[in-house]
Amino acid sequence: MPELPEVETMCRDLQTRVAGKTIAAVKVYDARVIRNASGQAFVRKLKGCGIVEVSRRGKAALLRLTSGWLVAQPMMTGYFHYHADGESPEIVKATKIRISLTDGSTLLYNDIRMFGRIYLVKALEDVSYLQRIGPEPLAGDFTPQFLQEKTRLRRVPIKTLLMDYTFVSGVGNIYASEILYKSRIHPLRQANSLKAKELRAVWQHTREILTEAIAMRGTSMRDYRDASGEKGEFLNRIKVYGREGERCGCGKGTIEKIVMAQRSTFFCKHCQS
DNA sequence: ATTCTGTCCTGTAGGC
DNA sequence: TGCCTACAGGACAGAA
Repeated sequence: MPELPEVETMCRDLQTRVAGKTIAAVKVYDARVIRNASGQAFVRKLKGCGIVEVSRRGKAALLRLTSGWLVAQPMMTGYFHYHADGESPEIVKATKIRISLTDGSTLLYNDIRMFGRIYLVKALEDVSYLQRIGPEPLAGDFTPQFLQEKTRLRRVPIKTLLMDYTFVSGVGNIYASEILYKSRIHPLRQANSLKAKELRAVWQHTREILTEAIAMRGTSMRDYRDASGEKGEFLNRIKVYGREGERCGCGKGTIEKIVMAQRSTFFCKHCQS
């Protein structure tokens, strides 16, 4: 699923393409993705709403409406695809919601695995994910000091902690491996064993990698495509994720795969300790 | 409080 | 070709 850079890419595209537009009609193909309303209520409430602004928090897209908010957590395979007026949007099996805008354009919410969640709320606090979420890694409150304080009592592996959105938001399975590779830290290291210098490296490379990935419009491993159906280009910069058995860039080690908390994890034993 | 495990779904790739 | 298993960008509930 999209991690922070992919959700950011989606939100920026939506901001450009649908902010300021008005919803003419809504069709729900599978109401299971709508978490706090029935399909009928969702359609009724959304129809006639204006989309004021699109922003992001963690891995959630926030659509500010003229009345309330539409919050979308794409999870593993969810995504909003945009089709301009005149392009005929292809309704596929993965299409769960179609939003028609008054200018003739269309927004499709596609989600193969249906882990994604769509909420229609009065206030953002009504979404539990947004109540529990930790700091934005690219914002000012995510600092080396923050990492030092928050890891002090945490014995979980640093990779598990990086992926915990209540600790820091937006880092998922691909970027966690990449961040630790670049930081030269073994993913199994207990968080509270990291020295200040190591935490500073984690801080720096979290920001660098996410920033670069946003600039490249994300990473396309399998399903992921942006709002226009294009792949993200950060895959070309991926050093370890999915590269089990390949020679590491250092020339000495081979990239290994282990499973941590049921998630594949990639690293180079020679580079990371 | 923190940590760990299983679960929610569907599609696809790879082995035999 | 077809069947079977493993695995996939996440978050949560419930248990230890």
